[in-house]
Amino acid sequence: MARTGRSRRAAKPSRSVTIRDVAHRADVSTATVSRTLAAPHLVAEATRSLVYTAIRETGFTPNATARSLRARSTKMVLALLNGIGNSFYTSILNAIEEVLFEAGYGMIMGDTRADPRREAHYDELVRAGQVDGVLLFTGRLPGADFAALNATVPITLVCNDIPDIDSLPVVESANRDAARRMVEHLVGLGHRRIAHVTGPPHNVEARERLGGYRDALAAAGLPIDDGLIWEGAFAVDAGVIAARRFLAVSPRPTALFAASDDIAIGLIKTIRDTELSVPDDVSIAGFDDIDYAGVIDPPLTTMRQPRADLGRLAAENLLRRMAGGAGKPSPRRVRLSCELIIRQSVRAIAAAERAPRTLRAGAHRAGGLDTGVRRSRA
Amino acid sequence: MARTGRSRRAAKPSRSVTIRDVAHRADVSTATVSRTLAAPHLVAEATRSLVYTAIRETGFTPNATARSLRARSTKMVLALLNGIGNSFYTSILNAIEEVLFEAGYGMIMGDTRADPRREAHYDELVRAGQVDGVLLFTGRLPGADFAALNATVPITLVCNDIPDIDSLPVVESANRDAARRMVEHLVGLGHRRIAHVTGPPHNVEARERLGGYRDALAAAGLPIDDGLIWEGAFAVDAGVIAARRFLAVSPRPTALFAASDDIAIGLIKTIRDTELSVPDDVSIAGFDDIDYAGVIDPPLTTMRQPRADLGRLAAENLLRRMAGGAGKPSPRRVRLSCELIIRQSVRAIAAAERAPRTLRAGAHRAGGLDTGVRRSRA
DNA sequence: ATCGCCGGTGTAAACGTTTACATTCGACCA
DNA sequence: TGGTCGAATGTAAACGTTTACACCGGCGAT
Repeated sequence: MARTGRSRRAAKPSRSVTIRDVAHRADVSTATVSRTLAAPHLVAEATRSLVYTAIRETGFTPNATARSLRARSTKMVLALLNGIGNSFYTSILNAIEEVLFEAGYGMIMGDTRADPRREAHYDELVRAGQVDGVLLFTGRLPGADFAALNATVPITLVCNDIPDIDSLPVVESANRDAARRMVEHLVGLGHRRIAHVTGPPHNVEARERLGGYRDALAAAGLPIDDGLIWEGAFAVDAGVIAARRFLAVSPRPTALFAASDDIAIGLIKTIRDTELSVPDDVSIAGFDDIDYAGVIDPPLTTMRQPRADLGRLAAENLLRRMAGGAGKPSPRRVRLSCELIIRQSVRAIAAAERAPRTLRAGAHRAGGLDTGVRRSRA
Repeated sequence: MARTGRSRRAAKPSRSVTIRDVAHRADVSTATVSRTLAAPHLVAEATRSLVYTAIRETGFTPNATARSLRARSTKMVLALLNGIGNSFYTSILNAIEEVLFEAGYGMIMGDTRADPRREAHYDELVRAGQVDGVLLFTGRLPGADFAALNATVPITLVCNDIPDIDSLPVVESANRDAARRMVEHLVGLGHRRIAHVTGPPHNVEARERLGGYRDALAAAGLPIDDGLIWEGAFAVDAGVIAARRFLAVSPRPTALFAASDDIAIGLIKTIRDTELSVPDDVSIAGFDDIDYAGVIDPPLTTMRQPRADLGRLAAENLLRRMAGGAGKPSPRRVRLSCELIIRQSVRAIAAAERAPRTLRAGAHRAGGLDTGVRRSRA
């Protein structure tokens, strides 16, 4: 049923109801209405209820734009990502949203897609005062003088770092340490020839992971073969490309350490399209522990980043700085440690010589119930 | 290096540079500056370059809030979801962002999480004029008088429908038809006892899929057993719960049709934790074709929703209506058909009697190269 | 020479709030 | 009884744009 007989083409639906309409109806001044909303204790009981009725009757909602203009604050923060679809982000964003929402802030999500036009667009959006703060995941925001921007609007870096900028707070995983531990794990299982598929070459986090890989090899007294360090990116495609390289090289590594789960997925998928088996012929380790890491075939052994914590801490850091530096000063750099998640994509080399196969498999399955899959209420 | 000697506690960093500063510097009026930006052809060549220099020298960026207030338009649209992390959304959102960006609109993403407080929050955000349009994925926005809201700000429904509201445009998949075809596919492979795990009971799309399931069974002359219709939700957990039910029932269905890929993943994971095999002991079909559908074990046979198209059409629809009804009127309801993606989670029943195993498997693998995995550039 | 027109510019009024300051009025105290 | 204070309210000036309108020359047409 078309309940309103309104004419088509909605001829500028009159004018929206303003604070003046309410004031008029309640027979008070606009100041009183405003105060009733913002500081009720300053308004007499009787007047207050008069105003409330007028508000209800007119269906008034304060205009956010006008309010922002006058208050010089939009109560919005920008979360700037590279690839909304990247499943690594999701639980971080959830945690962030949670914290921001409780603090009365909204969140604008922007996706730069590594596209200069978009980067410029969001840069302008920030300069135009459309947000009170920025959470930056992208590792760069060209065209922006960060120092200048950060003087106007607080910026916090999440899970990425920007070289040559030392004035911005960072919340991230202990990438180097985590990568080292993963490679140590592989070495501990008897692997000696371990390749590494890196993230994007200029990404600081990716470089840290590469550093950890080197650390572990060095510590184990193994040679570091540059021919086994394959440049990639945080995407499934990069894994596909690296897999071709793996298939071509000889002798083949017995284990592949991927700088992200998406890379690992690309590796597994492509290698399995041949007659080779994962993990029987080659072990593959990921990084991140994305939601689907536990349900792919085989379930992925990986480093779990504490994503919820990363998000929460980043949001809290930003909130504190938007509030104006009161309270305890935030640390410049927060580094959280990761957790090794053992599933089935990694296997001990020469298993028969080291331990009974079944026993070992049983041990690996210990964490089996934890599928790593996103939980959500019905 | 702390390059600015600015005192700590950033004492309200002076005042931001306004159009007046620029006007003063270029020795023209604010109107001229504004015109230079918005309609350069109205300004004399010489004046124009004067203004440009002044803008460059001052580093002026027009304040978006003031602009919005005056122009009565924020150039922003709200995408309201239920669960940012839901991987079904990603490519839809990408397509939407693409279209909106080209049209000069920004996107605010809101996640209601089926939480009334959040729903109310976003409702208020819309009423407060913070956005020029809304793309609604959530199926409901309580506390809002949709008709009234839609009179102020255009709303377009994406991949969901709201009962009893007939005034809002909808862009969705042909759910009923797609579900019917999937079940026909199962029937065609010899399955006679097919269970269905539904989405949330009040979700219109989920109900349509249930309808398609019934249609197919009826058309095939098979009985519809309400004991094989299991209420679920669009989440992995729902699959886990349904799997327990599957394991308890007797005789067991030979095929399970899940209303979403996430459900199917929960089913597979749980069933495989027993001694049963998918697809040897039971076939499992999904719906959506999310990014990871091709890499889970086994790769999921599913109905691919044309997600990019859905997003694009929804955004275009909204854009058209925000522009003010000029041009061709939009259809009230767009329904796109889905594509059956055959992978390996579904197998013909009594395969030995119907065709040589290897041949059949080969046929299934035809689409194998298409992993359905998100591609992205490095 | 007068008129009209047009390109180029300035003046000032919006847009819808919040809030500093002024005002009013009664109560309380000296 | 005059003065002071505080509670309750109103007045009006911001916030930083855009834009309707007015204005001013100069130039072509009459």
